[in-house]
Amino acid sequence: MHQQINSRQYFSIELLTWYERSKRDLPWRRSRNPYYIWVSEIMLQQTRVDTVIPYFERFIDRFPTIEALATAPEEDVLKCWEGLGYYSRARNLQTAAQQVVELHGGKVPDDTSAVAALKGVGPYTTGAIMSIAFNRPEPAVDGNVMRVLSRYFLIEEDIVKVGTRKLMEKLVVELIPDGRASDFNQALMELGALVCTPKSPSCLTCPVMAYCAGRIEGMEMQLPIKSKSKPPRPELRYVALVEGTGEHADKVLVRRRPDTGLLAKMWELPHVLTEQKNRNSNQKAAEIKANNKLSENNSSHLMLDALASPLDAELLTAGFPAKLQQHFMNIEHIFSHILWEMHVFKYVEIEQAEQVLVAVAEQQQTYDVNHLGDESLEYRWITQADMESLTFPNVFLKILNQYFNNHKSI
DNA sequence: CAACCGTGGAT
DNA sequence: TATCCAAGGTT
Repeated sequence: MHQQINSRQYFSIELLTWYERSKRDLPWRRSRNPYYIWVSEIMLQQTRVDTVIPYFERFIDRFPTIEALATAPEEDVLKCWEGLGYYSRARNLQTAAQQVVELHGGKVPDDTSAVAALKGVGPYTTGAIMSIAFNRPEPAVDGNVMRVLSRYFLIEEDIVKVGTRKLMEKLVVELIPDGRASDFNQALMELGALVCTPKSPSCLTCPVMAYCAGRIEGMEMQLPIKSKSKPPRPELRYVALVEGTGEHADKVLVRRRPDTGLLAKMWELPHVLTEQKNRNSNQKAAEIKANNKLSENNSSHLMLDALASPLDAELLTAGFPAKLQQHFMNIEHIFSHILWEMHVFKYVEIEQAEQVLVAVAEQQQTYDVNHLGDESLEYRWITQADMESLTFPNVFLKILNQYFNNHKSI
């Protein structure tokens, strides 16, 4: 009669009740097709729901089945992922689809070890697929879950540490009500996304506020404990927007990035990394000011050359001699760990290449060969229409669209 | 472990 | 403007 209310049972029951009432209508929740669940979970890695939705719809439309994805050209898959970021997810997903076709008859296996063995599927995604698609009582601990649990149970472990995630996984397994793994795991994440948010959580509308230890102790704003990450390192890069002439009229020179590393296999504008030691804000401001001034006055070719000459050398070395015309734009792009400060210069292709070949040798002596570009990269002249079949990272899309839509005729 | 791997929204 | 960080995984 006076049996003590179990804080854990209360949590699970109230959370499930709330979820039934409050869950969002999301495209991947309209079925239990394991393939749909899988695709959505890969896309949702480090990516917001609102961003994913249109990509998910397009992707399923374009690759309706695992078989279709497995047999599609890799470029098509990458193109479908254009703008979403973390592009290795797309290539891993297709590789995993091929795994599923070869090893599991084209169906996502209802087997934790087999799912965990798929490319691009880690501990979280394994649990998400097993629980959401197959209702197996596996933990799916992501950032939302760690935030919710760290607050409700007042866990002060650093959520960046792997051990903390494993601790939470054990806890989740104990919390999952019998036969309710799918809804419970989604409810946990849904609460983190809608109520128990990182900043200013909506505790007053939270279904489990009454026994939330973090809230009771007034610690909800301090939790979860998370060590800070390093700021991205700045890199100054000079970018060439080379306008074709003659048979390359109305075209721009692009190249494809190497098969591995940052933005692997994607297309880009030619560019070079420049040395920038001890660049303080004053130097930076002065340089930008100089560039802006030059863009208004094309007669100062000496200074333009001084600024962009490593880029001239890069183009020469690649076999595309071009004449610097004007400063085009500056743009800043932040990756997870790198900050690209890009100075874009417009060039015009020099048709009489023979006349310039002599200069190549001189240029190569002027600049350290090690700093010149990879000569094995594939270069191509493209029109704006060609962009539909090539995949560009967003930073270069912005520059190219600016050029083709606003400045091409200048 | 810690570094690498994109992008954009929110505050 | 600066910082965080979102349904993480791989090396």
